[in-house]
Amino acid sequence: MRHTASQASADVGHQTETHPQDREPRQDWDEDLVPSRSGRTRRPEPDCPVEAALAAISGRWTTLLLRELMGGPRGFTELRALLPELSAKVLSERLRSLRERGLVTVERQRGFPVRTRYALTEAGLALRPLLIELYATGEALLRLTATEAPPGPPPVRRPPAD
Amino acid sequence: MRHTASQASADVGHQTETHPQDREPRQDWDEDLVPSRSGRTRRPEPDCPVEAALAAISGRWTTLLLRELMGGPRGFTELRALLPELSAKVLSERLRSLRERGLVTVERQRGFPVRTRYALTEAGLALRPLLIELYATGEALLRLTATEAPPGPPPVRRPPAD
DNA sequence: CGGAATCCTATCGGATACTG
DNA sequence: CAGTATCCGATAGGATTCCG
Repeated sequence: MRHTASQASADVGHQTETHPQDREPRQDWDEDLVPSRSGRTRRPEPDCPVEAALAAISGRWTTLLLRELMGGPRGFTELRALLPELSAKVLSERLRSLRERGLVTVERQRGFPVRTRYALTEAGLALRPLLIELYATGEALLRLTATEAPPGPPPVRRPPAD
Repeated sequence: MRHTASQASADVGHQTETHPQDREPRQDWDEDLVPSRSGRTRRPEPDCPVEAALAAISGRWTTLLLRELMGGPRGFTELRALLPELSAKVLSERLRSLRERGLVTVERQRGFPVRTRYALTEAGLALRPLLIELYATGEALLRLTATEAPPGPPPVRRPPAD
């Protein structure tokens, strides 16, 4: 990373000077944030990498399901046991969606009883760093936005004036 | 990271032996994936860090909006110009949601015409690594799942037998 | 300029029941 | 065991209109 927190609004709360003419002429795309052309879009296009990643983890339960699959192949009922409040319908939908996206494969052992194993593909495993980053970012958010407290100074207790 | 791709199902396609009793007794939680207790949940709870991060970027247009705000404070109409297909209603909703989550602040210059500037807070800036990871992961996905081609061997062109 | 209010439709996801 | 089928309430989000 190159220019990490350049125009960071760390001093939010009241403006410092607010010169109305300090706007720079929009030099270029942020190479950190948007390294390739496919990300320089003005709307949610499916070929934008960010949208592709979002689509992969979209839907309730999906990240939890992926977390379980990261531990190795799992059967249908096994997944139901690991996520007891996830209904069979939604689990089925999620697994099919992940299959259609090439993130999960399934192999069925015929015989009795029918045994199925869902496993992540290489593409599915590629989601691991994203899950880790989601976790890390989420922890940072929970810390930074705990009780709305602004970072640094001790949290002035605002009176319940509602 | 410690045991990166241990039980990775890279050889999917046909089972190797499939002993029905090879299930390990579920040793522990993956410390890479779920480092703290708040992530060891069996359902989408809002205090799970992953859910917190997902909530922050949830909703159509949100990541694009965050991308624009990463470039510095922006006004309402300015954002509309940057994302022309985003309706005023949804933009307003997104900005309010981000404000309520403590990710964005707004300052209004009263006078004429009314000027408003939306800026990321420190918590909002904390989303930057996540956006970058979303981009990187998305690029990996688009590469790995391009035309469903399995990685490694050259893509045998399947005849159009439909 | 910077929004809020309304309306309307499509999709999501939970509950339940049924099948191979 | 491993799903699918059906119903149904709740949002999401786009279009349009109105307001300070």
